[in-house]
Amino acid sequence: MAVPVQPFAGPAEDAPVGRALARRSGALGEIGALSRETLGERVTGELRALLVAGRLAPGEKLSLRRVAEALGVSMMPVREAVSRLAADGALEVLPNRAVRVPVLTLAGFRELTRLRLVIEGFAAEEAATTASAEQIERIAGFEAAFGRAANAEPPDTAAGVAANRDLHFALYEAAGMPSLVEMIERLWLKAGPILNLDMRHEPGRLRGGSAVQAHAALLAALRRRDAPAARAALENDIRSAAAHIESAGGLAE
Amino acid sequence: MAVPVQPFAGPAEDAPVGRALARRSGALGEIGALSRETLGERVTGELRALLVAGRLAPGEKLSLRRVAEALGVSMMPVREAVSRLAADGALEVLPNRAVRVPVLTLAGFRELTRLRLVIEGFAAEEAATTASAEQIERIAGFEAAFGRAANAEPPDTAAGVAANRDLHFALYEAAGMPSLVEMIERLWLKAGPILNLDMRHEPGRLRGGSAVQAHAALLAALRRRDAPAARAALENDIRSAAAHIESAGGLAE
DNA sequence: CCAACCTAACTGTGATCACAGATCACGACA
DNA sequence: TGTCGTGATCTGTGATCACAGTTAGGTTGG
Repeated sequence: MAVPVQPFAGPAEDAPVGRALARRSGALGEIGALSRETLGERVTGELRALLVAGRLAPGEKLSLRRVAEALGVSMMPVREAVSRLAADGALEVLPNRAVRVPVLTLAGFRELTRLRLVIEGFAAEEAATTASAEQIERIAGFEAAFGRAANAEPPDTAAGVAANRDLHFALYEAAGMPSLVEMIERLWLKAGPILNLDMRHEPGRLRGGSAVQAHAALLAALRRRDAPAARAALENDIRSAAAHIESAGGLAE
Repeated sequence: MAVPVQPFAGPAEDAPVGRALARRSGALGEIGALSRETLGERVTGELRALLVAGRLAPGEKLSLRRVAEALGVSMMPVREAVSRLAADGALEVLPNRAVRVPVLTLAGFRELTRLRLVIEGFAAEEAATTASAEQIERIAGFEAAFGRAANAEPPDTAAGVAANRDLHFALYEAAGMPSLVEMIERLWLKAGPILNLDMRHEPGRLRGGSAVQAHAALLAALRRRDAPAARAALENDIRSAAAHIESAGGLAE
């Protein structure tokens, strides 16, 4: 199975720890709330990150005990994490009760793509009309980062994946609809493995080219507050990425 | 807390047990696969049913031990069920780590309604173009059942809720997109508590009236294969229900 | 009479153990 | 040589226990 995970690599505190608690007397105002993250939640986050980054290949089987050992925790938190991820389709429990990363069929991938067009397209429209100037600049920052990663020699795929994700979700969050962002996250979690597994193998040049173009059009539309154009640009981005994945093969059935 | 649940009331076998295994020699062709449902899955289904039926009020706190005792199982399967339901927002774990049914704010309800319009509207369009004649007749059957429940004296709210759910999901399944149905189920799970809690208190006449009308228009559109009309009818249904909920109050903040 | 404390019951979380089912490899029989 | 039975090993599932944190209720001190 080979889970390439250190026991909680990276800073465990991703939550805003130093959140200001308004005025307090003495030094009490300076201490932040302790991190009250459950072990199960940390394991969930760890597995989720591995999934969207494409580090876990579709069809790969997971063993609760192995994951638990790799992460240095008991089996219990892993069970909870797997339950959650299986609940929203990021993992899959076979009738044999074995746990694995779902393999996407061609039909399933196309369905997912259509849903992404509908939902993320709606989010783009919404964001175009409601985004603040700061939010648009934030998106522009990620677009620049993506361009740098794509045009580097050789292309920096890891940075590109990260910038692409940040850009898209900055856009979706600008729509101001938390449940919508949640839904899109679920879609990405399902599509993540093939999407980024592919980008990892590929130089990413092709995708980079059309993606850079689509991102530029998206940003221009946002600045013009042009909702239909924003939707069209995002749809182009999704469609070109999907076409590339399909042509690259790697989908079952 | 008062969980009004019998230990697994109703038939546990909702899965197609007698699925034919094609030709087999002797009597082996007649035996079906045994039901291999996990306790955790059964508890999940039980809680899910309580939620969509509005039997668990928003804000109500759940205790793992109490639920476990009420269902006659250990705490373990309940933990798994709550993990899953909390993962897709059907339940909520407070920072105190207490578990409760989420209370929907007015803003949250409106966001949910907008998402329903986008997603279920898309499903209706899709179903209008791809539904088979049998599927349309199936929907018609539920529409008739809904009409009977709504026009009965007094209105049979329980049957109405069930027929309404069956009708909608028969429509969504006719679109032939499993992930789409899954997404809509999640939306209903979130909106279910207020939606049906309200219908339980209310005679349901008002809602019944406009709903019957919308359902009839929907069915006519399906028979004409008129996708935009189907979408419009469904949107009317959702909008009128939402307006009724909002006017009835019961939403936080 | 009100506030503060303090205890007791209860909460979810995590670990550990027990168990049935699945999987795979090896070996025996046809 | 091919196939079936058999064993060990590993799987997820469920139960039980231990523990820290919260909450509610009663009591004490002001």
